[in-house]
Amino acid sequence: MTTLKDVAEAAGVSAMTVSNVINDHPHVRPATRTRVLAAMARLDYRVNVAARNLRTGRTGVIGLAVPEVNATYYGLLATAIIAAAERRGLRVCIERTGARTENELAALSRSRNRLYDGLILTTVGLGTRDAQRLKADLPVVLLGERIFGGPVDHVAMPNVDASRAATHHLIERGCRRIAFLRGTVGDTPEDVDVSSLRQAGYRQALRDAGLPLDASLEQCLPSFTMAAGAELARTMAGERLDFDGVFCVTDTVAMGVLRGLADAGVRVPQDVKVIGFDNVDESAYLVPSLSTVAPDHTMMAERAVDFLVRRIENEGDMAAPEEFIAPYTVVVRESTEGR
Amino acid sequence: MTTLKDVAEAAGVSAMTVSNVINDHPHVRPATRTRVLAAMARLDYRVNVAARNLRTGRTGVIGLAVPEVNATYYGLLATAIIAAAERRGLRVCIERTGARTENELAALSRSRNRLYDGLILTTVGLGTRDAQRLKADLPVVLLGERIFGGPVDHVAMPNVDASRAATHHLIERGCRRIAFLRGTVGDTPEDVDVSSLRQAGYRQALRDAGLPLDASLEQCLPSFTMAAGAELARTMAGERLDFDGVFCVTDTVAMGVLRGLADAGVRVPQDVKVIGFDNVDESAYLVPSLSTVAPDHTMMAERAVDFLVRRIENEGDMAAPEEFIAPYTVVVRESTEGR
DNA sequence: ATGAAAGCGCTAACAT
DNA sequence: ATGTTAGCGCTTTCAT
Repeated sequence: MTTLKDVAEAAGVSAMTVSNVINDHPHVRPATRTRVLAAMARLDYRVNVAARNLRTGRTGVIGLAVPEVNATYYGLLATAIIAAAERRGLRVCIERTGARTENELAALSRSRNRLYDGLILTTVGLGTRDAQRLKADLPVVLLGERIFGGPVDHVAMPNVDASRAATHHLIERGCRRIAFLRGTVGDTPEDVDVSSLRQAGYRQALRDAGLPLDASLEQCLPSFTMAAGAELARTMAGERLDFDGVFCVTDTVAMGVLRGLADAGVRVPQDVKVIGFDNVDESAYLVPSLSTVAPDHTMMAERAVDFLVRRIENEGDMAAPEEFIAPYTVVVRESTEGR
Repeated sequence: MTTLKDVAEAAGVSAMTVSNVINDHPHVRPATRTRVLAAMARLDYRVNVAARNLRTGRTGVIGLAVPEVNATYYGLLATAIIAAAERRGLRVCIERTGARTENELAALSRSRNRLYDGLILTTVGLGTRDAQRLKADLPVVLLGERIFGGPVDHVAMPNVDASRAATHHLIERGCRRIAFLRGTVGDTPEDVDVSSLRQAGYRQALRDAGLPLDASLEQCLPSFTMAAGAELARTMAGERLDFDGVFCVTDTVAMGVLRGLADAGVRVPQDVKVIGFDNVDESAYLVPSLSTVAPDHTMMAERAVDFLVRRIENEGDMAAPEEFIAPYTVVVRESTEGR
């Protein structure tokens, strides 16, 4: 393995000069620089990031901890974050937490091992009561809906507004008995999550339209998976629950619902209209294609990386944590066609 | 930041003893161990991986470089690899290459920066002519179909056999004019890739059944995306190409094809039967659900990690590179129903 | 413009 | 069973 010292010897200079060349310091004579660069190329030299990090405390790598790596939504998000980080000269390492609180905390503390300059944490397990534990000694940006007003910068979706818009869209298209498929909703107001926030938007839209809230239309999923969506849709149809629209907490769930309704012989959009949330790539290609709410993922990623870079670069500066809520659009496709 | 030295002082022992406790060395008196562990907990100590790595050359982290992180197939694979690595006490960092040759090489050389103990590289850009460049000075396992007989351990899919089986399945179900949708196929025999290998299987099956090869039935995709699949399917239907079955190079392409055929008013499976390759999670939930070939991803992941761990642990040992081809099954669903 | 010295936090090798 | 010494590869500081 070639070290900086080897290069220095080969180029007939000191290690310091090589270091200065590598880090683009001024005050290196062009001739010297050329000689050093040649030696580096000849010896196929690569900096040892561990050694550099030991001195500088920087690795040029940020971590991205997500619940799942085979969930299409997180793939979408990760791609946007990688692109945003790349523009700022940073690498991204993705790690999986399995949506478990302990792993989310582990991701935090392991990142402190200084393999990362900062961490973007997508949390689904941690809640408001864990907010203080986010105060790690490395920069952290929170991506998600579980903790608001926490001690770190935070990027979130426009859950309530977008859900109201999605539900409103179904109402506009003539739906009167709209089901909402969601995860469990906590009892206390501090327990925020995608389900409770999107439920609030759903209820607002119904209220705004003068439609009654019907508890039987709010159905609970064991997980945000296609399997759970399909199963629940089949059950709802089998029990002859009267509904003409479905707002699903995520597109993945909606994909399952489309399948489940097909199994039950329910036609979409003629009998029941369906709308999801996320606008994952697949949604446009389903048959019928899936209407959905599209948060601006690119902007979310940009802001998350911006927040992180700012904290990384101004280490001491304890500016108050910021919050960013992304804009959204309603994407109308076949699953809510007709009226 | 708490260092090992701080812990040593707090516990009234030397740094070495703390190190021995951390690394579970024998010859530490239980009482001492307890005292050290208490000090570690009290001071909230974390090892500095960079420093440890600088000494030992190990990080406990392996890299996984994939073309895309929002491709459902790689998500599936990554999940399996993370699970396999976890069982062996290793962390996994996922990086995106964007399917570009230069980035795949960059992933290799960056990993040499010693952030990783080894790298699992899923290559689609590198070819046989680049095989020698894989001989990095860190352990590498190749996952993919582009290079066979290269200088490193290699895990691949049963492309030819599985494709023959998929095509055979369509024939069994009564198809006689079976289209094959694939990427570009190289001119020289060294240019292997998923398209050329799966094409070989497709042709074998037709030959075995005594069906003619028809060049017009082998169609080329600009990329392995839903968009490309949908577009091509619409074109084929629009040009009144006569076909009653489609074998798609991946499930993702097949998803697009299902959509494109629906756009063209072609019914699946009544008018045309469709089969894919990969068995991604979505395939079971499409309408119609997608028949496909399912390589054993779990086994692929296990072997890839096994290969890598073996190389990491026996650094000097230059055993000949091994190759592992995963087994597969044909999963029959609605898209090839009836006859 | 270049170099020498020191040390980041840790552990292998060798004492004791 | 525990401690001492030395050094991994790099950069910060200060000198020349």
